[in-house]
Amino acid sequence: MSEEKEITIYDIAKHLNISATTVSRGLKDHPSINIRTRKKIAEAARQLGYRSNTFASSLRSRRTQTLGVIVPRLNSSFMSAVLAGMENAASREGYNLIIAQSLEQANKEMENAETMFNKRVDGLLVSLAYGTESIQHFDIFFNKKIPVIFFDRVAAHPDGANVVIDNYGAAYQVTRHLIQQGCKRIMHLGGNTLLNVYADRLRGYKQALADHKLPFDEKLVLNGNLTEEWGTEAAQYILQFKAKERPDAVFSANDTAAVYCMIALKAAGIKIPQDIAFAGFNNDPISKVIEPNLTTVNYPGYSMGQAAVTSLANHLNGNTDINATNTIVLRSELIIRDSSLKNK
Amino acid sequence: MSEEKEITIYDIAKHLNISATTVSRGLKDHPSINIRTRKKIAEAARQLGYRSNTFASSLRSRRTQTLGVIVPRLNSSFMSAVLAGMENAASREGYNLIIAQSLEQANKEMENAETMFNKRVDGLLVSLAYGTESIQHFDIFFNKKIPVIFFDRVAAHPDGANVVIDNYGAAYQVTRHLIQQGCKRIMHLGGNTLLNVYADRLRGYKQALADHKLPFDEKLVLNGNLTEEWGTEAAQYILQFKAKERPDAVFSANDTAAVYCMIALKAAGIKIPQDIAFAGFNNDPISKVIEPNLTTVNYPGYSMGQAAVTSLANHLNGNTDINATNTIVLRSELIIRDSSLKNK
DNA sequence: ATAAAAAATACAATCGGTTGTATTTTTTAA
DNA sequence: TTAAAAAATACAACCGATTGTATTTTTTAT
Repeated sequence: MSEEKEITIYDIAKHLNISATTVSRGLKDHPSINIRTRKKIAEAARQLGYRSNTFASSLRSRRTQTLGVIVPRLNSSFMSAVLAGMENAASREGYNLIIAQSLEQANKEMENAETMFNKRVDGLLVSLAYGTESIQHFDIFFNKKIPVIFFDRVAAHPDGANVVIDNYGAAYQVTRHLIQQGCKRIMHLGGNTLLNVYADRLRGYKQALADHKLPFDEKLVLNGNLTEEWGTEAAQYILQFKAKERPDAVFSANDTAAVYCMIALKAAGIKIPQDIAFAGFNNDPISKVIEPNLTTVNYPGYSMGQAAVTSLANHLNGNTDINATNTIVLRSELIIRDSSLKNK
Repeated sequence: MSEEKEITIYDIAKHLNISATTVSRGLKDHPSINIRTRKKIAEAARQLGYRSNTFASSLRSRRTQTLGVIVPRLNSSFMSAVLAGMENAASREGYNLIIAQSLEQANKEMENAETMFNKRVDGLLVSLAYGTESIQHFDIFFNKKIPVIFFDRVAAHPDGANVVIDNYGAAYQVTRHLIQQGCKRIMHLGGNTLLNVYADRLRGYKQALADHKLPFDEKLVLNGNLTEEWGTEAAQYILQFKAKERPDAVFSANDTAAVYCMIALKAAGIKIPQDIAFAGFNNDPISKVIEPNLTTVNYPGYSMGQAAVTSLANHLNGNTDINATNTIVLRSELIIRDSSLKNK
């Protein structure tokens, strides 16, 4: 239809024979503009095909209605659920999302942070990269009082809020469940313990053992990157044990490693759960497909994304002080499936 | 470290006793600025902690270095691969991504398009929603010569480019493969045929049947939303056939439906592939976990994302005319696994 | 009817770069 | 040595909305 020249508030002003100021305020429903005038302005704007110029607006008002998101990787079932939840909440709150991935590299994460900073995002949502050891690169945000929320993979910072699940508690529950099934030598497949998520899961595992008077054996903990290949390798590690010493259960810090470990063990003739019981973490779609179905922890990615954005938006709107709610812990739950049910 | 007042080009200008114009041009390596001056400017900028103000820049130059992405849903394995590829290419080309989901609703898609338009994205990447019947809401972009690229779920438009795979050809190959395995009554689980992807897959299926002198039977085509639940229901449909008429193969338009259909059939005592052979589409992670492993078509989501963004960026940089390359077809490949190997 | 208070509107500076054109400086050629 | 051409830099308007303050209009009270 129409095109050519862009309509500005000045065009509306001229059209109605009023000032640009009034138009500007009228369009935002400013109370000091007569309600009839506001109506006329809105009508004229519609007629003329006006659309607001975000830059001009942001340039002056210093707000962009944009949130930055930095994640290690976009392509995981968990992360895409998080993003879906974030997008949902952001759109409800009138924000847009700018998304970047660090690919697990600290320097990429720093670059991303800088870009987001220059784009003047109103707030930042971060799940930290594998390789990130310091979070100094977010100081530019803290210094400018731009709120930063860490989720999933978090770091402690006096000015940043965290959105997490109770990794410790969940891991404790999983381990206790395995113990209750009669398992005595429970192996743990873990991730990089520099990251809170994996450190906490390991802690929960250890504590559950201790509370049930089971010894902690270093040989029963294997840390790695939790990929398909690594899960397969972990199976080889398990098969090396002498019959007597072989673990009778595996608690993996994610479902991918658990599933590929199971596949390899099954191929080697191990019966699951009879010989070795299994439990994973995340409730990834593959956990419902593997046979036997994998016991796991439901990690509410969608809710986490929503919670993180909602909390950020509340803060930006001045509804809540971000320091008041420093940490949000979401409920996760143990999902028991056949892979861990020895007595059935 | 530093904070307080923002450094502008005027500060740099004053600092070096030159004009703001020179600073502006110098920062962009404009050829008409002496190279020594450029060095001095860059150095001063660094020292003073200057960061460019995107709005001021965009306001004048009318470019945002931002691309809009509208997808039906973020949380699918395929889409997250696409996004990862897009982000990768975008970051390489110096663009940011603004992402929104239509949740398969046409009106949400329209809203998103409008927001993107107001945010003045330099280009738009779209995979259409289920419910979208007209693509008029993108006319605002076409009118302003803002390039739009459709991917995966596309629509024909004289000014819009498409990035797709050869759905027809892939479906043809899958069907032919099943026929070559000796299957005679091949069922097709399909999606909404208003969408190119599903329409083309159905066409490929039909043509392969025709080319091999197999009759087309309407009762052997079931269209639905291809979810887990629907896949389970499809199994019930299949079980209703009389023994003689029961399909001996299933070609599903996605892996999710295929896998959940398989699970239900296996529970009912059907042997796969002996009784019924299976093939899916997408190469979803679950296809490698189900037993037997699912024959499928590898859908290169990551490459698709990269290709779409790269093509858009090239166009924006004036390297290529978008009308010159109207359609990009990516290579997909048939992955044969045990679920379809009857003779083994 | 008139002064004071409240409501509505307008003025004008501002945000921070960008860009067409003009001016100054340097280089080249005669 | 000087005029012409090329290179480098500066001027100043501009992009389009926002906002503190001033002005005008309307309402209220006396």
